[in-house]
Amino acid sequence: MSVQISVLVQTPAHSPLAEPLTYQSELPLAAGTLVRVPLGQSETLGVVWELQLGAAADPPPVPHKTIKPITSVLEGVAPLSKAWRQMVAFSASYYQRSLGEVALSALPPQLKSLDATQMQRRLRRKPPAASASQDAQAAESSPSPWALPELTPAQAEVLQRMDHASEHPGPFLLFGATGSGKTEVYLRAVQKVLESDPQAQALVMVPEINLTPQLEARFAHRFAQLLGSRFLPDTLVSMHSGMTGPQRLKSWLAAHQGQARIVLGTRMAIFASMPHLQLIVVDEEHDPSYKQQEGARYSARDLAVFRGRLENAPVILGSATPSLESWHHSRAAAEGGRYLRLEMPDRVGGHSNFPLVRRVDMNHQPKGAVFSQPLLQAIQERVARGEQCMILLNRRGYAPVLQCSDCDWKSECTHCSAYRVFHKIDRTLRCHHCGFTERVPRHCPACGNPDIRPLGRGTEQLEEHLSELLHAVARPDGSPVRVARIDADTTQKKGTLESQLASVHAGDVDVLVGTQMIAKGHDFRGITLVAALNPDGALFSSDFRAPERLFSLLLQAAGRAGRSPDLSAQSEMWVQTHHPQHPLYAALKAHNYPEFARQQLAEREQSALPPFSYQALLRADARTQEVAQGFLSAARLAATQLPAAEHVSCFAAVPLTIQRVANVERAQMLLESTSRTALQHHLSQWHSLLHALKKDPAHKGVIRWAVDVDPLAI
DNA sequence: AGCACGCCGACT
DNA sequence: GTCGGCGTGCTC
Repeated sequence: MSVQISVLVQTPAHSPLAEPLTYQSELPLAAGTLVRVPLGQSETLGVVWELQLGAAADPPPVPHKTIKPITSVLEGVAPLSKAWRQMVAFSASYYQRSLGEVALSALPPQLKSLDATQMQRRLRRKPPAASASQDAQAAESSPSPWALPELTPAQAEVLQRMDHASEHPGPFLLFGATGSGKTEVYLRAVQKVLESDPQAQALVMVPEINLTPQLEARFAHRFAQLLGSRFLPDTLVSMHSGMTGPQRLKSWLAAHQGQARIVLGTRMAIFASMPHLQLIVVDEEHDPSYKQQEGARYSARDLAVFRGRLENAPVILGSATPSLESWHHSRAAAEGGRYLRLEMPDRVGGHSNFPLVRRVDMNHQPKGAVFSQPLLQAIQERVARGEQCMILLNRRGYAPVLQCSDCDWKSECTHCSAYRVFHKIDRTLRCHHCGFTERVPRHCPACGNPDIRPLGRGTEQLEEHLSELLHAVARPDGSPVRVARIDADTTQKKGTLESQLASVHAGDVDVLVGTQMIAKGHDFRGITLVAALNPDGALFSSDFRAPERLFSLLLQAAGRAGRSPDLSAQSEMWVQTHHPQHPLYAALKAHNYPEFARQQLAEREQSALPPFSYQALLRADARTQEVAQGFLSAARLAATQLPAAEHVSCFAAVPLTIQRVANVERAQMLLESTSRTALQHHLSQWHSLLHALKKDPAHKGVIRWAVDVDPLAI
């Protein structure tokens, strides 16, 4: 006597197999059980799913052919919890993807490739012995008295308010200035949860892989001290895409089986199976990296809020420049706010003096100047005093485009609607969108003119230029100035970022040039001057979130300066601009995020933009732009038939900013509604229509389409 | 998505 | 004569 069970397998969003598949099993299996099942010619991992209740409750969906039996059950791995399954179900439905795709991509890839016996072998491995932890040994063998760092009054108050928030268990928005000690608050909150329950688990998320090692070190250090011999190698685990398959499986199992008390990771960690989850921390919650940009385009921050509510676990969202969505949600409860805003305005150590923000009016500088005179002079003075400077320019390479001086040839990419960037270091032209790389031609490919020139400048040129400008300047010990550059080009090899950062810390570098990747999270003690050379672009961008990102970047960058107490008084943030009176810079100068947020939210409300409305994008990739837009227009027409159509506005299809990438034409269409529910209903009903449209011979050239719910860039 | 089957060019 | 290109089609 066998029973029929529903099983999720990895199926892409648009496969006709969007629903759970039916298999037979000798024994009934609990929902959440991991199984191996035959699928087509091969075998794959599946997750047992509950039979849908409600409408079609009676028989399971009748498959057309014979129902195959499952191959095996992954013995020894407990079924995934109901809360986990609910989160997967919510994600799939909210972000318009199949259950199978979401569930299976939320599991470590290695789990799919191990068969039952391999799994058994892995599980039989001895759990690590109690003495295996070096940190714990160190803590025990040297019982030197240590004390937790003393909390600032602001930290103490924040923690106390979280404790007494049983009447407001909703998410907390920890609005803390850079250097105000948010990490210490996270550490204490985690500590409290772990101490209150010997099984409790906490999830701590950071936006980027780069930021995990330092946070991991800090958590390991603290909890090795606190837990002593109870701190095992599996007590603290990481989860991010930079880990190898076996590492990820190991971390996942530790979390799933409950040995891991703290899980630290990037956005993917939101799907970690944690049976005793009792706290979620989302650090730098405003960071766009929390939004997945392919597959199921989920926001790990938004899912964290959902998961916290589901599992009754408090959620802490921390940032010095919160997303305007979170800021809006944390308005007073009387005005409809659902998050509790907790503020830590001052830097640790009592010195609340933030770097002085200086705006240089570039209208009064020679046209086309890279460095204004006063900025250059300030850099020279600091270097001569032995202090460090950091220069931000968000363009890598030597020059963004090469141009022929005779004809109008420019270094366009043949596969994309973009220019290829000149990299002087290896004399190549590289497309930053599709990767197409060629040697720089000796002559203009169009007219043969040997005089082709770089136009504009990137970090590579800046590094070169600055070395020349500072040539005559000596450091206090008489040695020459050292300029270094950190960007995606210099950090390609694993570990190079760390070693480059280390040389900055060691004081081997006087002036650091780089893209925004140096503005995040790194604590450079000796830097007293940070400069943004040309940030104006974001002020008048067509992307309504550009100012938000700029403000965040500049404030974070400013936070890099003056971290060392003895240098903080003279630290400065320079902004070269043609619009010195712009309110964004005024708010920056005043270090006044709330004022900036007020301005922005007023504008957003005026234009009915998020968070005052909800958006989704329909994207289409095709061989030609006409086909892509044709598909979208047909989709738009089809949508007008839907019942929720009157509550959802649908804009015309437009090409993406970079219209063509790797010979694929891209277009998109924006949907907007003041009701999230209406938009959701609309999207889910639209889905099957889109499916049918794609099959229509009229839209033959369409390569793929995808829905992006709550898109970050439009 | 995998992984088949299925028809046309350069190799042992 | 095979190996193999990726163009449609199916998977409980």
